[in-house]
Amino acid sequence: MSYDECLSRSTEADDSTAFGGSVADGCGACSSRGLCWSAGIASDEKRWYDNLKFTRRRVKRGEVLYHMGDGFESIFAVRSGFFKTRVLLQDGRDHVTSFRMNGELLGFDGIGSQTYSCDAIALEDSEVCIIPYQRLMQLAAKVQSLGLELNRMLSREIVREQHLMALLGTMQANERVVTFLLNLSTRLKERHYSATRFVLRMTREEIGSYLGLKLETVSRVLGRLQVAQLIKIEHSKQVTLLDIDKLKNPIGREADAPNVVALSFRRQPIGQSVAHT
Amino acid sequence: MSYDECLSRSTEADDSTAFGGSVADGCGACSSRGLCWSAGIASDEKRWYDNLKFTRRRVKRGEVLYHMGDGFESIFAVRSGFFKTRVLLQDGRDHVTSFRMNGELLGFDGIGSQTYSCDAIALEDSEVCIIPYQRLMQLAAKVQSLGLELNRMLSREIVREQHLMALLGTMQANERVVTFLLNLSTRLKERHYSATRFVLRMTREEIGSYLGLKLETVSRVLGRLQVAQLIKIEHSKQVTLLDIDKLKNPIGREADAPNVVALSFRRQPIGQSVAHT
DNA sequence: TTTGACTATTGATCTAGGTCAAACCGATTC
DNA sequence: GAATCGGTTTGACCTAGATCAATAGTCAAA
Repeated sequence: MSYDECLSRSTEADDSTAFGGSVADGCGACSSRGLCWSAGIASDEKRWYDNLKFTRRRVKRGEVLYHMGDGFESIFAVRSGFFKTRVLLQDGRDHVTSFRMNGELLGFDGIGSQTYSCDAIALEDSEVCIIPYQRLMQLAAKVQSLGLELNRMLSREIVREQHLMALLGTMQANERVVTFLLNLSTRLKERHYSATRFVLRMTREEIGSYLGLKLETVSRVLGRLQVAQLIKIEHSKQVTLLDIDKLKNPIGREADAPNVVALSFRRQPIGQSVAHT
Repeated sequence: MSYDECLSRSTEADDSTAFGGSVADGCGACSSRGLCWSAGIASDEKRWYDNLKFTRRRVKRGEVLYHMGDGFESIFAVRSGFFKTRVLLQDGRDHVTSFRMNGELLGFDGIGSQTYSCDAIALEDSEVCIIPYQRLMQLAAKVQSLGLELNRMLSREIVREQHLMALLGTMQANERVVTFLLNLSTRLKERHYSATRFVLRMTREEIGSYLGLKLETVSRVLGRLQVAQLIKIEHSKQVTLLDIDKLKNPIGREADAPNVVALSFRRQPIGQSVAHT
């Protein structure tokens, strides 16, 4: 089997067409080029990658890409749009474990048990590339650097989750929200979007679930950050980071942040007594 | 290069001897056999694995196996003993991310960035097998199922962390501690130790860090579980699970746990007024 | 332009778990 | 056997964030 045959659709009646997939250009022409993984692949082996064509799938806002418990067959690369993943606990509670934007991958959780362990849900109309795992591994058997790169990506996901665990285990509400905003900012910058002005695709409740906070708390923290002139929020969703450097300072731990005065809960918010009296 | 040469020590002056390593029997004779990963490897390929010999390293209680920032060269399999891993935040706070016992692996966090992203520390005198990553991957290039198994293990680690995030994000103190105890119990059972009676190798503070609680809270929860006759604790460290089934019920959410009455904080602990008056 | 369904904000109050401090306990050392 | 030490328990108190409830944007459909 040639490289092309390994992953491109032409090989056979594709098992993913059941999803209503479609193929257009290959990875070489993809706007997420360099984000997915090609960056980590040895340059002399890139040729094979550039010619790959993945089946695609459109996922409407609110639609589920895969469910916990579904049989694992593929990992997915977000081409456009925005996803969340969430794990469900026995008793119905759930917890958002990640937000994914273009060039990021979904479905690693299914490899271990051959069954997805969480839900992946589109937060806006989105499109993914479907990467059949079995064929990916066939190809990896031939292209050494592909296997290595896959390991690296899995490992990075482990590290990402470690940091998130540390956030959930040790940080205050302020710090969590700020960390979240800065993380979004960095990832958007990597994608050549603005690092300071962006739209929150998720609700306050989803942010809260991700950060281990209630939606009201998220709302209040955002409010305080706004009062402190660190961010601006318009129409609830449109965020502007007004001072990234100050945001990066340790926050919510008063002693360390002399320049951020208005961040703690108070009966008397700063500047309030001045207004209309 | 033969299978044997790929990973066994005989190949050359071993780069791991710097650690003061030593080799005895191969995996085929290891007491953790079947736990590490051989279980997942296709049976017709097991031969190669059985004959592998890894360099070993002894790690004394309190000693560091690897540090965050150290260059990544190997993953490690715990042969005996007990480890914790922890991530450090910029400001000095830390968070315990896992406890590892025999047959479990350490070091996956280093693959992605070629640098370990956390510390691994022995909680008692321990011994690990050193598995040089580069040679592991050379071998994986020949033995298909080895690469697949490595992916599965990485994926399972991702899922493990997802559950832990959900715990940190959604559960009450009671539930966290109980989940922790039950998790230890299951893993010990898999190793043919008692599922109901075991020694806590870590301090209350380490448990707390792992669960996102303070040590005092851990202590109090354990106390309440004891009052409720669900566990017994001797000498702080020796735990007996008295009723695993009741422990598995949803706890700390009063409405759901009618049979567990004494679990909430009270000024008047149940049964107290009866005693010596 | 109104209606309705979400989603977000804001205030008042409550509480789980944090904080601080004082014993306590077991192991080790002198 | 007194003293030290690291870890643990326990009590009293406090607060960050949860909870509850009312209000107000926002957006799409009618």
